[in-house]
Amino acid sequence: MSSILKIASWNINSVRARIDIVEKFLTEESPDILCLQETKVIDGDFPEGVFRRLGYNHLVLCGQRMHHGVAILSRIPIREDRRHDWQDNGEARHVGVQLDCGIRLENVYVPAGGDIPDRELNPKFGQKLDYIERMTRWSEKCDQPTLLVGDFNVAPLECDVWSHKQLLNVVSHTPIEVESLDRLQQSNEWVDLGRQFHPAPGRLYTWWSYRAQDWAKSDRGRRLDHMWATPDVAKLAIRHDVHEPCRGWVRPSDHVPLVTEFAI
Amino acid sequence: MSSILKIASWNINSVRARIDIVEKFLTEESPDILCLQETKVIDGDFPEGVFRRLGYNHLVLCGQRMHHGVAILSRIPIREDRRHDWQDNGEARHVGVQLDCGIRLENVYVPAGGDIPDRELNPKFGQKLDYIERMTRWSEKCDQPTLLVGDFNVAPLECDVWSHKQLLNVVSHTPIEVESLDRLQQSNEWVDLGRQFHPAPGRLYTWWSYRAQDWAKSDRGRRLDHMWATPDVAKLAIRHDVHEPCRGWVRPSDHVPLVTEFAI
DNA sequence: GTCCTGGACG
DNA sequence: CGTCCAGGAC
Repeated sequence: MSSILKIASWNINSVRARIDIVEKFLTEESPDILCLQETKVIDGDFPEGVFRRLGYNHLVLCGQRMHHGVAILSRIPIREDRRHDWQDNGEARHVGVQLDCGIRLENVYVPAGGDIPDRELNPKFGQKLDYIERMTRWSEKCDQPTLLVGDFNVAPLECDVWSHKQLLNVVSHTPIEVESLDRLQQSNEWVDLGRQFHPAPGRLYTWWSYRAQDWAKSDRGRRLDHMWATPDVAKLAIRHDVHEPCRGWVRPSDHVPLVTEFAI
Repeated sequence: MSSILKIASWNINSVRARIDIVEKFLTEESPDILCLQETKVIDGDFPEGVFRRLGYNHLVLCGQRMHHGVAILSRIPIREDRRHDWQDNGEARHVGVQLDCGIRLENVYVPAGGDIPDRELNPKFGQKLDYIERMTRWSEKCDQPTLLVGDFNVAPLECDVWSHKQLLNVVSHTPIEVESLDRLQQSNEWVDLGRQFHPAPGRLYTWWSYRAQDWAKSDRGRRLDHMWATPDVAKLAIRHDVHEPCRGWVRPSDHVPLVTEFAI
């Protein structure tokens, strides 16, 4: 006999500003585990009550003031594994936990990388590339069944953006970033669950800028958020969805949630 | 045959932040004219549409960036009379209009006066006193039926504050401010409508600090807002109320509206 | 407490 | 467009 494990990931762009739609999402979708990125809150101010009331009694918080911040909220037991600081600058961008079923869950928020895709002109771009390279060194040594989720801030495929041509020199879709992310993916045979369930060249976006007049009409989206699984874990996946309607909710995040179900 | 003229005054602490409760108040109370203080918006950004939709098609705006700002919104014709700048520093603190019934309506926002009740240590305190003295020079020459409303930032009577003793040295209730306001009142036989309809020593407050845990429970209020009428106009007043429940509305102003009805 | 602004970041 | 903060005012 097997059971279903449902895991969601969402760059929430401030968990406090978004608390109502997080509650709506959890109520409607009821994942066993929710991974958040960009919580933008120190652990002491995290709105724990809302999550506990909905049954998410296992909280692993990794926040900081102002920017970044990740968290894993779970209805099932999770054991904190570790927090990687791949930039070694104290930024709260990763937390990993161990599930009782033997799967490791890694939640990451890759740096956005600034506006200019040039290491010299824009140090943040170099830091982003360095971050992915250091993740790759870590990934090479991963030897357990693992699900790696989060905001990778890279849209690797042509069909991951609204216009491959117009975004070739825009941070998140430049060849140098895509190559870096490809090396990360190959370093541990990571299976891209998004494209396993919604194959290229199909349109698949997880982010739409706030700056668009009408995000749905112009549909200038990018697939910046991902769920990657080691092959053993990928085999268990039975469903994977991008919850696009969340982008149209009141006071939305610019990212939408990803959800995968596993038969374990 | 006579008709009723209903005039309201409210320090709104940002008309944009408070637009929902202003609409609620106008819908419930339906005054003919609403005088606002602390609109905190330049005229170009004033939310005119909401007022026009509710029938307030006569707008006299006197706003500035950031602070202060007054406005008169009316369902009946108003002719702008003048804007006094009693500090001569460009701050938007007064606007006066003429009504067809012969009454002049003067809407004023007296400076708060800073924290320390000392002309030397705190220049703002001196500016507040100077402001009231200059109003007094103006008031002495007023020779028309007039209603003077607004946030005077002074609670003159002992029963206008939650503790006369504890506020004797607190700006808004110091003897020097009260004496200055008394001189203003005596300069044109102004009738204090608040106390005409709700006589001392009865409790009457129009403002409760945001800083209180529970404004209603501690009830540390002050009567900072007033409606004063020349005797001819005061005789027409048939009702005057302080709308205390507005302080408990969602995202409230720290002041509540005053409403007077006149039989004209 | 709650507002405004202006800057950083996305 | 929208988050967070700091600083000033009340």
